[in-house]
Amino acid sequence: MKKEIAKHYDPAATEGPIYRRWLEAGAFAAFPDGRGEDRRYVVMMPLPNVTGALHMGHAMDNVMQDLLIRWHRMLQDNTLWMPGTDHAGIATQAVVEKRLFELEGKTRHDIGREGLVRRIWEWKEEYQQRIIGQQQEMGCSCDWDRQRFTMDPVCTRAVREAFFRLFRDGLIYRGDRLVNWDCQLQTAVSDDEIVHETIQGHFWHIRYPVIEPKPGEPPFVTVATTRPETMLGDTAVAVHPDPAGELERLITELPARIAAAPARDRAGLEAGLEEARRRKDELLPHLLLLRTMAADGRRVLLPLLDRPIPLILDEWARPELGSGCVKITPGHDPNDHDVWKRHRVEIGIVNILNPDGTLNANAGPYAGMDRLEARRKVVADLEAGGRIEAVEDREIEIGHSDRSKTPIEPYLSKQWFVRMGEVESGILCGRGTKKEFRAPGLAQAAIDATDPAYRSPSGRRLEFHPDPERYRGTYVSWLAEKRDWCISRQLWWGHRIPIWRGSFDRSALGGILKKMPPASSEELHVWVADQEGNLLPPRDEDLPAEGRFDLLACLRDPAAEKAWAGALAELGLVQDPDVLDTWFSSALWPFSTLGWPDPATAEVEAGKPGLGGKDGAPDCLSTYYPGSCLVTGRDIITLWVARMQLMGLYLLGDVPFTDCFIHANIQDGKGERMSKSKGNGIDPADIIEKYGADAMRYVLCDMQTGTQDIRLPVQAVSPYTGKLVDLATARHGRTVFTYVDPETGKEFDVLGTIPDLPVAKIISERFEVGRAFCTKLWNAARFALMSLEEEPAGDFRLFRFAELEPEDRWVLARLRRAVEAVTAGLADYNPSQALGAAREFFWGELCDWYLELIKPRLKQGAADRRAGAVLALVLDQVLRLIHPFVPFISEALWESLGGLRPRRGADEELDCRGPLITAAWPVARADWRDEGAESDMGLLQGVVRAVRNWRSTAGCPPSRKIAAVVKAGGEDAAALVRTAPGISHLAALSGLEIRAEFDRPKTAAKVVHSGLEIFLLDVIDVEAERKRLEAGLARWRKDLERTDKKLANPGFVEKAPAEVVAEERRRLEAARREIALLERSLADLS
RNA sequence: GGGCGGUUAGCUCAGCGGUAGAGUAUCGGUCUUACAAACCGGGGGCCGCAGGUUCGAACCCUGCACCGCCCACCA
Repeated sequence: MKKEIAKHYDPAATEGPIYRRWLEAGAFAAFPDGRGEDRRYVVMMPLPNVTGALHMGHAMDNVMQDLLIRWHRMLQDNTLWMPGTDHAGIATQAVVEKRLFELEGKTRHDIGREGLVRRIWEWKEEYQQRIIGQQQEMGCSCDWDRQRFTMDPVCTRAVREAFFRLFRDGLIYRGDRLVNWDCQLQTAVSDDEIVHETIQGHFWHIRYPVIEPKPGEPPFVTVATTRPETMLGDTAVAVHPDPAGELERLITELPARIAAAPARDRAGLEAGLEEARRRKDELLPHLLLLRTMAADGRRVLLPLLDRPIPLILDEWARPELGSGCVKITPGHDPNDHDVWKRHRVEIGIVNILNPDGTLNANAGPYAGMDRLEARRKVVADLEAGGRIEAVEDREIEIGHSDRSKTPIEPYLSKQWFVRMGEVESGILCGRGTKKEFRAPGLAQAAIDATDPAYRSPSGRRLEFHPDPERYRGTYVSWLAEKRDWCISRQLWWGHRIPIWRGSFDRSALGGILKKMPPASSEELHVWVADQEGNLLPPRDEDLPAEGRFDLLACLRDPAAEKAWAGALAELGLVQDPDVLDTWFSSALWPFSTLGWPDPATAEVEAGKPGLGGKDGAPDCLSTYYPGSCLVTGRDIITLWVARMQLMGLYLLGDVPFTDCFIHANIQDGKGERMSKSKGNGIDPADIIEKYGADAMRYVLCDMQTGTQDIRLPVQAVSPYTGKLVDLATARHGRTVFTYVDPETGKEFDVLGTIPDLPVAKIISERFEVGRAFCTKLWNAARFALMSLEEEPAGDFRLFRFAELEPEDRWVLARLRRAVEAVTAGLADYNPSQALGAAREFFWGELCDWYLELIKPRLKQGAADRRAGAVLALVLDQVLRLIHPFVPFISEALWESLGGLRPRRGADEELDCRGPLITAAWPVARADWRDEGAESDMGLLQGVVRAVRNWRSTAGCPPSRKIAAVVKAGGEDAAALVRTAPGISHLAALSGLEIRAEFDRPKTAAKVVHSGLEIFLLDVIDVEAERKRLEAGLARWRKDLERTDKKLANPGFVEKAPAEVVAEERRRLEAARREIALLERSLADLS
C-alpha cells in the first residue's frame, strides 16, 4: 500500500480526525479487568471550576497528566484518567450573580433561590462544554464516558454519606464562631479564600473616659484601632495582669535574641528593647494603676454610645505596644473573641453588623449605615467630642475575599465545622473495611500518611514529587495547625447540609426527644448541642438540668429524608439553609466518582458505564481506589491534597493516591502567576490554533524541569500596526485586560471583553520550538517513508543485531540508551529531561548522522535491505517514545509507517498492530550494546567535524569535493578503514586514503583530531592555513597550561580521587600530542 | 512578621564539588535530491554581591541585595 505523505505537516487538519479515531476506538476507556493491583494507573483530574475557560496554567496541569497517563497506557497498565468539573460553589455563584446584575440589573433575591440555581446550571453547561473542548483540543486522553461533575447524583450521594458518618462520629459540629464574612456575597469564606493586601490606612488613638475617677486615677484610657467603627461593639478595655513582669521578661530576654538575630533584624529589636526600658520607667506606673483599677472593677464609658464597659485583666493587652491597653470587640475581632471566651461572665459580646455590611441596631445612631460610611462618621463624631488623641498614617494588611474582592469582616455567626484536631479516644478510620485503623484525629491521620517511616495498614503512603521533602513540609505545616474546617456557606449553589435542627429550652427537650421519629440509627443520627456547640447524646436522662439546646438531626440519604423529614418538621425542626464548602465535595472526588459507598447501586447517567462489578469482574471502587498520582500546583497542596487525604483515610482507611506530582506554575513575562482575574492568562486554544497542539505540549513538557515557576513572555499582535507588543512592558489601558499600543498610543483588548476595542491575537515565540520539532519529525519520517516505499512490504525479514552494519548497530545502541533515559526522566517526574533525551536521540543522532549515513545504502535498493529494516524499526521506536509528548503527529506518522511496513523489528519482531496510543512502550534491549560501533562512530563524527570546521573557516563549500588522506596506524587505521565510506559521504570528500606514512604536499591543508593528521589535498591558502593552525595551537596551549598547573599542585595530586587525577594526566598528554602535531604543521607550511 | 524558592549567555531555562551547557536570538557559510519552519560553523558568561570551607566552589556554609510564592490575629 502506497500512501502519499504531505510535504508539510498541518496540525489543524490532522489533530481533529486523530482524536476522533481514538474516541471511536475506545482508547481512553477504562474497565476493571484481571490486571493486578500493580498494573493499575489512576489519575483523578484536578477539577477545573466551571467559572470560566482554561488558561495556560491549566494546560500545563492537563498536559502533565496526559503525559503520565499515555506513558502508563503504553506500559500496558489498566489506566484510568477521570475527568470532571467542580461546581465551585462560591466562585460560580459570584460570577453568575455579577452577570445577572450587569445584564439585567437584578440581584439573586429578585429571582429567588430556584431561579438563580437554574441560571447557574445553564452557565455550568456552557462552560463545562468549553472546558471539555479545550481539553480535547490539547489531546487529553481522559475517559470521557466516566466524566463527573461534583453535583452529579453519584457525587452528591457520597457527600451526604460522608457528612452523615462525620456527624455520627462527632466530627462535625455547629459552632458560634467569628468567621470571615464576605459582605457582598453574604457568606462565610474560609481562610484559604482570603487574599491579604497592604493598603494605606490610619491608626486612630481614642480616649475612653474613666467613670468617676478617684483621686490620682487618670481621667481616661487610650486605645488604638485601625477600624474605629468597631468601637461600637466594644465590651471591655483590657490591661495586662502583670505589666511589670511582662516588661521585665522582655528586657531580660531581648539581649539574647538580639545576639542571635540576623543583622538586618537587630536594629528593630534594639529599638524594641529601648522602648521596653523606656516604658518600664515612664508607662509602668500608669499601667499598674490601671491594673489596680481593673481588679477593683472600675469601668470606662464607651464614647458615642455612652455604654459603661469594664476594665479587665487579660494577657492579650501587651504592655510593650501602643498605650498598653486594648479595646475588646469580641464580635468583630478574632483575638478579642478569644479574650471574650476567657471572660464570659464579666463581659458581653455585641454584633454590630448586618450580613450586608451595614450596621445594625446595636450601633445606635449609626444603624443602617454602611460600615465604611460609619467609620467616617464615627471618626468625625469622636473628633468633635475631643476623643481622638492622635491619628497615625500606617500601612495595614486587609483581608479581601478572593471571590468578590471586597474587604472581609470578622463576623459572628453559627457555622458548621469539621473537627481537625485530636479527639479523645481517637477516630476510627476505614470503619467497616479491611483497612480499619485508629488515628488521633483527622489532620494527624493525614500527616502520618506522609511520614517516610510510617506504614499505614495498607502499606501505602503519600509521597510528593519531584521534591518530596519540600512539598511535604508545606503539607504538614498546614495540617499541623489542626484548625477546624468551616464547611458551611450561606449560598444557594452547592450541596445542601442534610441537617434538620431546632432550638429548645431544656424543659421542652425531653418531650421532643420522646417524639423523635422511630428511624433506625442507620437512617438518622441525632445530637444535642449546648450553647458552646458541645455535642451531647440525645438521652433525656444524661442532659444537664437546664439551659437552651439545639437539636441536630442528620438524615442519611434521600430515602430517609422522604420517610422522616416530615416528622422532624412537625417537631419544629427545619432544614439548615446553608450549603457545603465546595472543597467538601472535591475532597471526596477520588472515590465519590467511583461509586463510594456502594458502586453496585451508584446512579450514573444513561449510556455511561456503570460502576458496579459485572460478570464476575471487580467493581470500579475496589479496582481504582486507591489511585496513583495526583498532578497539581503547589497552591493546591493545602486546599485540596490535604483534604482528599484525610477524607480518604477516614472513610476508606487508605490514601486516595500514593504520589503527588507538583508541577511548576506558569507566569507571565513579568514573573507574575498567570490567572484570568489578573488579565495575564492566555487561552491554550490561541496557541493551538497558531502552533498546533503538539507544539504546545512539547514546549510545556520541555519547560517542566522541576524548578518553581516558568516564565512565559507573550506578545500581542497590534491590531493597528501589525507589530508585536510585549505585554510584559506594555502599559495597561482602562482595565487589566487592555493594553496601550506604544507606537500609536491606541488601546486594544486581549480577551475580547470590551466590545468597542479591537482584539489583539496573542503569540509567544516560545512555542516555535515545538513547531520546529514537529516539522523536523514530519520531514524525517517523510524521508524514511519515501525510502521505504522503494521495496515491497511483503517480504519482511527479521535481521539479527550481529549481522548489521556498524552504523546500524550504533543507532540501535543509542536507541537503547535513549529508551532508558526517557523512561528514567518520566519516572523521576522530569518531563524536560525525558523529552530532551528523546529529542537528542531523534534529532542529534538519528537525523543528523544515521539518516545521512544510510542514504547511499538506501539507494542501493534490494542489494541491502538492512538499512531500511533498521530505519523502520528506529522510526517505530521513536514514535513510541515521543507519543506521550506529541500524541497527534506521532499517531499520524504511525499510521503511515504501518501502511508501508506493517512488520518491524530486529532480533525479535515487534507487535505493531493497533493505534500507537495503545502500542507497547519500548524496552531497552540489553543485547543491543556495541561499544566497538560506538567508538567507530565517535571517530567518524570527530573526523567529519574536523573537516567541516576547516571548510567553514576556509570558506570551502561542501559542493566542492576534496580528496583527503589520513595518516594513521594500528587500531586507528583499522577503524578508519571501516568508517571511510561514511566519512567521505558526510565530509563531502572525493576520496579518502588511510596511510601509515604521509608527507604533506605543499598544496594540502592539515587538520588534526585526537592524534590523527588529516590532509586535505589541493586546497591550500598558506596565510589562512597559518592563522587557523595558530588559533588551534593557542586553544590547546591554554588547555595545557591549565592542566599543567593543576597537576603541579601537590594538594591536588595527593588529595583528589585517583580517577580524577588520572583523567587530568590524560588531558595533559592529549594536549601535548595535539600541540606537537600543530607545531609540525606550522613548520611544514614554510 | 514567619516559611519556602529563585538570581547562570540578549531571552527562557538545565547543571548543584572536578575543563561553564541546551534551545532560542545573534554573526558567517550552504538551496549537500526529507527538511531554508533546514543544514554546517563561529562569537557571546567575574554562574546576583561579599566572606568562609576545600587540593579544587556556579555547586557546600555564613551574611547582604533584589525578585517570586505560600502562610500570618498584632490594638
